[in-house]
Order: sequence, then structure tokens, then C-alpha cells
Amino acid sequence: MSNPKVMRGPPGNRLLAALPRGEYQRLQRKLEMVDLTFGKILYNAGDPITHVHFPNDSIVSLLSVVAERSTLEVGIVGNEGMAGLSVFMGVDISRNRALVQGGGTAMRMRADALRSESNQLGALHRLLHRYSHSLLTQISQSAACNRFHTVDARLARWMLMTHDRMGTDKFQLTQDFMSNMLGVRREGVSKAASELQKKKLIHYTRGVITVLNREGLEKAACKCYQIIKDESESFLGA
Amino acid sequence: MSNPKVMRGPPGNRLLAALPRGEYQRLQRKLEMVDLTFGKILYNAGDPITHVHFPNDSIVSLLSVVAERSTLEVGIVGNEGMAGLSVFMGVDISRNRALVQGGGTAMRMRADALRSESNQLGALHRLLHRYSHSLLTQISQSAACNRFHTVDARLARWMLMTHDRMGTDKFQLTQDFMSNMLGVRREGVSKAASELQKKKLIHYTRGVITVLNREGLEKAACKCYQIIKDESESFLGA
DNA sequence: CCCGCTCAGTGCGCTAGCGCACAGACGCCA
DNA sequence: TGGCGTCTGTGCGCTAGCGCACTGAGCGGG
Repeated sequence: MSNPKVMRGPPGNRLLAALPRGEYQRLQRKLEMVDLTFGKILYNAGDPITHVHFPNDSIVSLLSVVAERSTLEVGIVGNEGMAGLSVFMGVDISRNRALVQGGGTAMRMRADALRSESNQLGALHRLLHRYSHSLLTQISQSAACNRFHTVDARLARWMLMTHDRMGTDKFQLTQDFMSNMLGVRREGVSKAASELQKKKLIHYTRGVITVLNREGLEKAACKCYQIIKDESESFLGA
Repeated sequence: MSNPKVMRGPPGNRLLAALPRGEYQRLQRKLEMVDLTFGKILYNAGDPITHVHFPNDSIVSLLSVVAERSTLEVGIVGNEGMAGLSVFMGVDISRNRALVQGGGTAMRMRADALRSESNQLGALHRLLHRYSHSLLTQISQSAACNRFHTVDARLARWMLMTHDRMGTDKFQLTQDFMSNMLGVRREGVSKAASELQKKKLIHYTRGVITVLNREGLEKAACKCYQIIKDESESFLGA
């Protein structure tokens, strides 16, 4: 079940890395490195959120759960962000589910610690604000995307977003899993994935996806990908 | 074109009303009452946001625009909230469009004024944080709703959310307009609306909707309505 | 080595919703 | 009062995606 990884780019959490040194050092004492294993549920709808997580090379999916077999990924959190943003907003119960979509490490912090740290108007506060905006944009855009675009285009978009956060060209994900992310049938993913494979954009076997042609994938995806990507990059840049 | 209104409940903005007296009085000097006419676009995707708006009896729709005829309402703002939340998050450009869906009055404030006011850790700051969470929940839930539920159920949900914010049982909205909100064809709205009319839940003629049986509408809607409603009420209550 | 489990591929009938085209109803205004 | 623009209802053919059922391929454990 372990994920074969070839590192690509720095492994740490970029949101934390964007903090000025002094503030980061103060925070560091409250941060704890943890392993997130694939499939772990960090919190469920209605659960109190005890910790927030800053992924390093792990990925967390935010799911809206309408029924047990009807789930939709509304947001995706990698090393550019933080899972458990509700805590920052003063609410420690979320209506979503946070699920580990890619195993790896993350820095975690107790919810009350984050609350007191972010209660000061420092760089962390400012960054989390801008991250909130980025996430809001991501959720809005993918809501519209899910409404208007075909499964093929959405799958390509989703793979790109995952690829960006994975740090490797090869990752383990079953069609069944992806069907829960895109909110479609497993068979629909099968069809869309083999379409992408036919075009030599990806290679696919028994839960192992390899990205072969990233530019091609970007062409196959709707432009929603670029909009979301731009927003998410700009908040760390500026 | 004016909207026949019978007042139901207090007309002012409830988010502002939840502020402690002192803070409200300080804010008041920067607030200005404006008329929002139906159809006005407060800002478009990519536009700088010059003012934020706290609706009184007006309603603002937040739309994600994929193509000119492909729009989807991702959020709805009435007297419980504020349009232009991005400003609070330190970003004065949004990827959405804000469109006046129900004419009426609103309190508006210059973006820079809001920024400096909410840069202090007071009640406004705390309220806007919780409102952000509420909006995030609303967007997530309706994203899933749009994916899984029928047009009929979604129309009922949407009418309830509108009704809550309208302060009257009768309001002017064409099917064409609603089709842009739900991201479906106008004909689809026609079918769904006449279904609701057949059940005597609403009455409908030439752009004038009358809610006849609210409990019935709630039964016809998916439970997404209640989830969103609960979240949005709780943030003002607590 | 084979059994059983997990994943992926496929075919079939069905439905919701799309796109288009047109008709009828209402209301406003000259 | 007549004409025109706006709004709604409806019919028709089409497609994407659903639900179901089953096959087959790989993989791991007894």
C-alpha cells in the first residue's frame, strides 16, 4: 500500500514556509510531524476538529457527503494549504469530510493552539485569510465545472490538481476512489480514464496511475484547472 | 418593475445588527445606504471590488461564470451576510460575479474602509470569520446538491433560500433568470416550476412567484436546504 | 498452485436533461 | 385597440451518464 515516490521540488508545507522566520519559529514548538496514511479520515461532517494539518507531501480531500455512496470532492489540500480551516474561522465543526487522498507526512497542530496563534494579526493570520479566499475560489470554480463539463474533462482536471500536489508522476488511486471524488459512477471513470490512456496522456493499471504527458492532460482538461491553479499560486506568491 | 413587498421581520442587516453597540456606531459613519436595483452587477470576475454590501431587504447572488450562457449560483447573500467577502480576506479581486437578484436597499462601505475596520480583532472581525465559514458551507453543500439532486428538488431549495431573504411571499423572477442560477435550461425550470404549481406549493405567472405552502416546499426540497439554513442561522445566533 | 479478492472493462436498457423550434398568453404602449 | 415584445408551455430527437450485471485480469495468501 505504500506509495512509490520520486521527489520533485521541496517537500515541506509551503504555507508554513511563507511565514517570516520569527513567526515560524514560534509556531514550530506547537507543530508536530505526523504520518497520514491513505484513506484516513481526519474528520467527518459534524465531528469536532481536534487538529489542523499542514500537508507536506500528503494530500487531503474535502468531501461533501450527500449520501454514503454520493460524495463529491469540493476541495483539495496539498502543501500549499491547511486542512481544518474552519478552526481558523472560529468554528470547530465542519459539514465536510476530510479524507487522506495521498499518504505522506503533515505538520499538525492542536485546534486550540491554532486558534490562539491566529488570533494575533500576524503573517499567519494574513496567509490563512488569503488561503481562505483561494479555497473559496477553488470550491466555486469546481462547483461550476462539475455542473457544466464532461467527465473526461473533469477527470483530467482532477488528475492535474492531484499531480501538482503529489510530487511524483506515479500514484496509487483506484477508479472507485476517483468516482467518489468526481461524484460519478465507477464505470464513468473507467471510460474517461481509458480515453485518456488511448491518447497516451496517462498509463493505468490496477490502481497505479502514471502521468505520461502533462501538457496533453492540460489540453484535455477544461480551463477551470488553470483558473484554480492561478488563484492558488498567486496567494503564496504575493 | 418595482417589487411588491409585505414586510415580514425586521428589515435591517442582521450581521451588522449583531455587532455590539459601540462597534456599530463607529462603523456607522462609514456606512452608506444605497438602493440596489434588480439586475445590477456589483462586480464581475476579475473586476476590483470597490465596495462591500450589507443587504437589508435586497439579495445578491454570487455566480460562477463558465461561459456567458453557463452560469451557476454558488452563493446567495441576504440580510444575514455581506457581499464582497474577498475584501475581508485581503483580496480585492473575485473570480465570481455578484448580481442583484432582489432589489432593495443595502448598506455599503468602501473596500479600504472595511479592510481597516476588520483589521482589528473586534466583533466585526469575528462575525465575518464565522460568516466566511457559513458561506463556505453553503457553497460546498450546494455544489454537491447540484451534482446529485434533480432540478425539481433544487428549484424548491433555491426558492426557499430566496424566500427566506425576500421578506415577502411574492417576488418577481423569470424562469430564464432562475435557469441561470441553477445552471439548467429555461425549459427545465418551466417543467419543474409547473410541477410545484401542480402541487399548489407555489403560484406562478409571468415572472411573479407566490409561495403558497412553505411546509410543502420544504418537503419537496432536498435536505440540503436545512443543512445550509442551520449553518447560516447558527452563526448569527452564537 | 490455486482460490479468492480487488480492480478494471463492457454491454444494455433507461432516464434526466439538453438543444431547438414553435405556439400561446399576457401586458404594455403607441 | 392593435401590435409587439416578453415570458411560459410543450413537443421531439438526442446524448451523457446512471444502474445493473457480468467478464476478465492481476495479485496475494493459504
